[in-house]
Amino acid sequence: MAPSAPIRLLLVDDHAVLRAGLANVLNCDAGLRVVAEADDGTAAIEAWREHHPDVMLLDLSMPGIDGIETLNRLRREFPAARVLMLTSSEAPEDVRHALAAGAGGYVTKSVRRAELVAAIREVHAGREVVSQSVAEQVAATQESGAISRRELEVLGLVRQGFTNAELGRLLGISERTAKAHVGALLVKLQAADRAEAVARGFERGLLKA
Amino acid sequence: MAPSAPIRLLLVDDHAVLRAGLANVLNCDAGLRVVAEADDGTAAIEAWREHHPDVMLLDLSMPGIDGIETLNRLRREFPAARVLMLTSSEAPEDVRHALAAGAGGYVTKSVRRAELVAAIREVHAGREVVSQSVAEQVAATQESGAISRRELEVLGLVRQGFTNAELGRLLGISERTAKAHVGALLVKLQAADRAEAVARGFERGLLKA
DNA sequence: CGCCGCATTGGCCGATCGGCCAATTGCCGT
DNA sequence: ACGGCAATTGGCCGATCGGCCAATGCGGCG
Repeated sequence: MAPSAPIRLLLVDDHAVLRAGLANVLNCDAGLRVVAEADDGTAAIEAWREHHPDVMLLDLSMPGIDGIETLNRLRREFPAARVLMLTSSEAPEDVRHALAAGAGGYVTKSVRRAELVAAIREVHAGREVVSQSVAEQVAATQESGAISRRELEVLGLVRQGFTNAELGRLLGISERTAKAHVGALLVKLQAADRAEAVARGFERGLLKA
Repeated sequence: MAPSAPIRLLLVDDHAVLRAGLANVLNCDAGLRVVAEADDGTAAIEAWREHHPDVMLLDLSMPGIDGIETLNRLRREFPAARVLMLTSSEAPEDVRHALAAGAGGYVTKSVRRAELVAAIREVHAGREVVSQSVAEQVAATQESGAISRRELEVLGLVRQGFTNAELGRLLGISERTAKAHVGALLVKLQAADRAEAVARGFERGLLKA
């Protein structure tokens, strides 16, 4: 069932060599056609405006605005845009954010060519695809409860070595409340103390290096 | 000064699409020739045995044995092997380990094609090359003192939420000593408490997600 | 052969942490 | 409109932490 017109693709990744390789590989498939590339979020949105591709392949880590923010802006302007995240991160939080921001799929860069092509077709058809291995991790972590915005804020400060009293001052709340937030973090992240909580934050993708 | 024989390259990276792209880009240069590829450390060493290339382009993050260990094993067998690290990590610790293990150079995947080619030529000629941006970070962190093996071990346990007393038990030392190690970590990592120490560990590449 | 850094241990103490109890306000979704 | 969850705050207490003092071997570098 060869389609009459190939799926038109926009590649977004800050690594030029990867884009080149990807374009090469994908163009070998008659059903796919790379029509544009971009190396950051701003360029990605401009390229979408100009070319109106069928699917965008989008990386998470980019200089300037990151993949999630790029996705948010794109979908504000083009709510129907189909985007497949193609990244090296397997962090559950990255996956959740991407899907929440309207990504049609999420695969890691270690996928084989055939899987990638299949994922592109799925996303183009409007179906959601997530790598098997990635999906498992997401399922494993979400059991333990979602981290609220405030808690994430607190975790970011705990990471910087602030005490509960300092947390309170910085957030304009009492030390008690700060303590409560830290306590909630320990439970949700299944950590014995703030040090382990920070480690879990990095493991889950809540914190970035 | 076109050389009579092109530099023969071995690409090692677990992302097939990146290898394909890299091979494509590099083969466009008449002075370079990709003679083999490998997707993990074991395959990399076998490929070196078989092809005896001039330079290996090696990624850090790989399934099974990682880039550093691959480099160690390769250089035990072929001490004169020239290896250029090509990775996405800018963590100072990764850079230090790679150079200590005998890498001839270290560049990130965001380098432009021309810089990459230049780096390959440098490494082939036996000169050490490190990306400007990466070199700065390495210089910035090594002032604060090197972390000893024992301290790194302790940091790994602190990350898991162990108390000083537990550290002592696990390491077969007294709680006092464990405390001393943690104290040394706080000073060297410029951290106010163990939570910040863990964060610094991730930032520097001492700890991996 | 000294010097230096690492690993080891001790005591003491105030600051901080994490866990226990319970309570009020406000927002979002049903 | 009602229920649930997030955010907020309080008191109390034992456990833990981090910083201060000082001391002993051991191994590598000059």
